[in-house]
Formats: sequence, structure tokens, C-alpha cells
Amino acid sequence: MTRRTRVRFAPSPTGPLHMGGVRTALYNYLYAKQKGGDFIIRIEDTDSHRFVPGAEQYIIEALRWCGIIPDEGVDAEGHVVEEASERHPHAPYRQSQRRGIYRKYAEQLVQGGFAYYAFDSSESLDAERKAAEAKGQTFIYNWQTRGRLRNSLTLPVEEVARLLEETTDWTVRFKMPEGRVVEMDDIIRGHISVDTATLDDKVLWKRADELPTYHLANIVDDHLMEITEVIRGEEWLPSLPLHYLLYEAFGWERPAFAHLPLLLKPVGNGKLSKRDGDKMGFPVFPLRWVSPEGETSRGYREDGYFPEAFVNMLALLGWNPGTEQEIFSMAELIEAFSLEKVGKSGAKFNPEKAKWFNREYLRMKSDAELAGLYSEVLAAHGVSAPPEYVEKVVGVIKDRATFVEDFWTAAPYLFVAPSGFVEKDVAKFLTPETTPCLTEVADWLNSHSGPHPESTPDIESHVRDNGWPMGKVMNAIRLALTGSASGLGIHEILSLIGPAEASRRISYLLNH
RNA sequence: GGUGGGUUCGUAUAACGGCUAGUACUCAAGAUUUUCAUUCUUGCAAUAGGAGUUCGAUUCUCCUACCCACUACCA
Repeated sequence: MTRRTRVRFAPSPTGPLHMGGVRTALYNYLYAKQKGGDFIIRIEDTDSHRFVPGAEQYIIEALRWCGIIPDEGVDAEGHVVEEASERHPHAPYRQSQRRGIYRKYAEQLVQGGFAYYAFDSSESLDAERKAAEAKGQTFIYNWQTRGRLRNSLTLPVEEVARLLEETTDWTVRFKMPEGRVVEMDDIIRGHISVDTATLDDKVLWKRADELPTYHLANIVDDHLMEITEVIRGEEWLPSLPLHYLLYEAFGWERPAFAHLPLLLKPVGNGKLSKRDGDKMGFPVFPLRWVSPEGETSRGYREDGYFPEAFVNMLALLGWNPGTEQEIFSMAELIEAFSLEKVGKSGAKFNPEKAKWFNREYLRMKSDAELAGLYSEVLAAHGVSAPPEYVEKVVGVIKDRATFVEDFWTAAPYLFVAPSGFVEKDVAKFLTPETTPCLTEVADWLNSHSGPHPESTPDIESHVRDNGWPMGKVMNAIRLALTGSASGLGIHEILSLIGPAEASRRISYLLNH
């Protein structure tokens, strides 16, 4: 009998979730949905020192914006569930609120001889590290050193009992075996083997704050929450042997593992970091983030990206369908996704491609939907216009935009008369040759502004019939209508703003 | 330093061990257009290096180089 697929995204609320984290969540989500299983959110806040207020809410909101909705762990209002219910049987989903359950598992490991109590102070361990460093070596708390350190393996039983009772800065450490090769399998990377002699005795539980470290909490909760596949970032690969050993020590069936490649910065080397975005002018976060210190980082949402485009772009960063299809709805992603086709190497994020995706999605949207979005932008610029008019405008300028905001920057003149003119273009097109033509056109347009608004005067034919130089006159007219010699077709502009307004603008330019 | 992972055009990627190494983004050129943009066409551009296995290697093995991650009482 096969178990129901259950995967989890387990972020640590130490700051905003960056796009790499979103991708990890997305892959988990796609996998779960494809298998008809559950996608669970668990908050791994076992480090009280690094807790950042607002981060947890940010993470949930960011996922929600992307359309990544958890089945379990977060309620309909976007709050992390604290009380168990049928839908959320494993509550609470915040590890800090589960602290009571980890200690017994740590004790169980000690009883079984898989772990031990360590009483070394952080100061003494720091001193060990410094001493080793001075000799050009690295201090490792493991089979080589644990025998001379202060722990339940070296201290008398009574002393251990006393310290356990009377002191509060001790920890439980995993007793990493010294001579074993752990054979592991990764869905993406295949077979991996590691010699435990090179590994250290990781801290599993801290008496000081009565909290587990990531490793223990992770394994215990994944087991308790019946997780079937662990899909996480590549940075966890080095601790996979420990996790294998932990499952073994508990005697639990372990989930399958898949370690995702990292997201790299667009230029140079190294993983994508918060600073790259600020430096190179693209967001690394899904949503804008204002740190408790007041520092602001931009977000894809606020930069005008559609969540579908952002998700689509992210999905293809490290995964491909094996076909040449590039545009995928969430439903199509769920259908096509497979961990086997996830790449092994880190992916450099390309901001240009992200824009391309947004442009594609913008074009797929209906004029009506876009008009609704554009109206908000217009309002922000202090402009209001009838919805029918905005929709017509959108239809005309859709192809020149990547973001909704571009509708405005590409053609503000469809709503407001140009307040100034590009001097270079004025010098080039407002010449003794074109001026009389403009004067004539202004009058001609006025004569067409009256009773029949349905038909737009054919200005091109008019210019041709008069035998004027087409390019020069048309550009002079465009200059009058838009403020510069580049932009939409004259006829299109005319059909939108009307002959009367066009005539007015031409007169204005002539008096300029 | 140690351990692990990785390496196909600038970027993302495709290629049962078998066509001239394909596609998309970017870039360049041309066509179309009253301008700009769009659109269309064309082009530039890659298997990190070296051995080995094989009739044949981008693909499998080994070595080297480079890149990345981890090496905390952080996740």
C-alpha cells in the first residue's frame, strides 16, 4: 500500500522569502498537487535569536500571491494553525510551539546510545576552535575529540546526573559513528555515499532554550507529519547523512529526498543574494519587504509582475518539461512537473527572461482585464477616463508594454496633452516646410470635428492628396500630438483623442 | 584546509551511446511601417581540459581545472 503523498515547505522566519525559496515552495506544491497529495507549511522557528517580526506573515502572503496555497498548516485567513483540527491534524505548525514534543525524542536517542549529553560551554568550544585554527586545523566535535571533552561519555555518571539537574547550558549531541559509509539516494542526484568519519556530532537539542536544532526538529516533524518526500535546497545535501542516520536511530521509515539546485546571481559567481537585486536593478523578493530597521527591498508584485508570469519563470529555472513549451499555467505546471527533470546544476537567474514572461502574460490578458488594472495606474497619475476609452487604449498599446505601468509611460498623450516637446524633434520636424501644412491640417481637423464622431478623418490620404512630404508632415503632426517624433500611428491616436483635440494640440505646437 | 555536489552558446535549457549539437531570452542585420514599438526573416554563439571504454562519447569511467554548498548550541 502506498502512502498518500505529503510534502512540506518549512521556512525559517528569519527574513523575507527570496525567489529561491519561492521556487522550492513551488516545486513542493506542484509535486503534491500532481500526486493528489498534501502540501504542508511548517514554520521552523527554533532559533530564537534570528527571529524577525513579520517574516512569517510575509512568507505566507508571498506564497498566496503566487497561488501556492497550503493544504495544511495555514488557515484560510493566512494564519499558521495553532489548534489541531480535522484539516490540520498536526497543529501546531510552528516548531517553537511544539517544543514540548522534541525532548523525549532527544532522550530516546540518548537511551539508545545514539546521542549523549554535552556540557561544554560555548566559550570552551570557541577556545578549541581557535586553538585548532592556530595549528592550521579545524576543530570538529566528533569521534576524535569527544573523548577528551566534557560530556556524558567522559564524565562519571553522578557528575552527569548533577550537571543535568543543576546546569542549563548543556546540549544533546548526536554520536556520529566513526567508521561507516552512509549510502544515500537522491531523486535528483542519484546515489551518494559519505564516510561518517568526516562528519561531526551535531547538536540536536539545547537545554538553554529547551528547543531542538533544525536537524532533530526536522526529522521528528517530518515523521510525525507523515512526510513522504523532502524537497529542499541543495544547501542541505551535506546534512543528508545525519538525517539518514537519525531516521535509522529512531527506527522510522524515511521519506525520499530531492535536493534542488541553487539559484545563482545573474553575473559573476555565487548564490543569489538580497544585495544583487538592489545592485543590478531587479527584485529578488516576491513582495516588497521593509525590514524592522526600515530598509526596503523591492518585490516582483510591486514592480508590476503578474504572479502567473513570476511563477512560470521560476518554474522553468532549474526544471524543464522536455518539450519546447515555455508558457505554462499553474494547472499545466502541475500536470507536467517532474522531479526527475529538475537539473543538477545551479541556475543563473536572468532578469531579461523574467520580463519576457511578463510581456507574454500581458498579451494573453483581455483588454477588459488590462483596462481595469490600467485604470488604477491612471488614477495614481491623477487621470480618470471612461472604461470604454481605457479599454480601447489598451488594445492599441498592448504590444508596446511589458508591464501595465508601461501603458502610461508609453502613451500618456492618450489622456493628457503633451506639456512640452522634445526639442531635437522640434528642430527636425517643425520647419518652414511643415509649418504651413500643420496650420492647414489643424483647420482641416476642426472641420471634421463636428457631427460624425464615428469616422476618423483619414489624415494620411489628406497629406497625400496635398502632395506634402509624407514622412516630414506626419512626424510633425506626431510631434504635436505626442510631444515627440515617436509613438503610435497618427490614425490610431486620432481615433482615440478625436479631431478637435488633435487640432488643438497642433495649434499649441505652432504657438510653441 | 576537509567533505559533498556541479560543469552544453552570454543566460535558461534539449539531444535511447548514433543526422549538420536543437529551442527560447539577449544581441546584430534585413523586411514591413508616416516615426517608435510590434511582427516576420536571417545571423552570431556552446559540449571546461586530458585520458580511457566503444565501430561511435555531450551522454559511461578516471584524472585535472574551475564553480558552488556545507564545515555553528543558524536554518
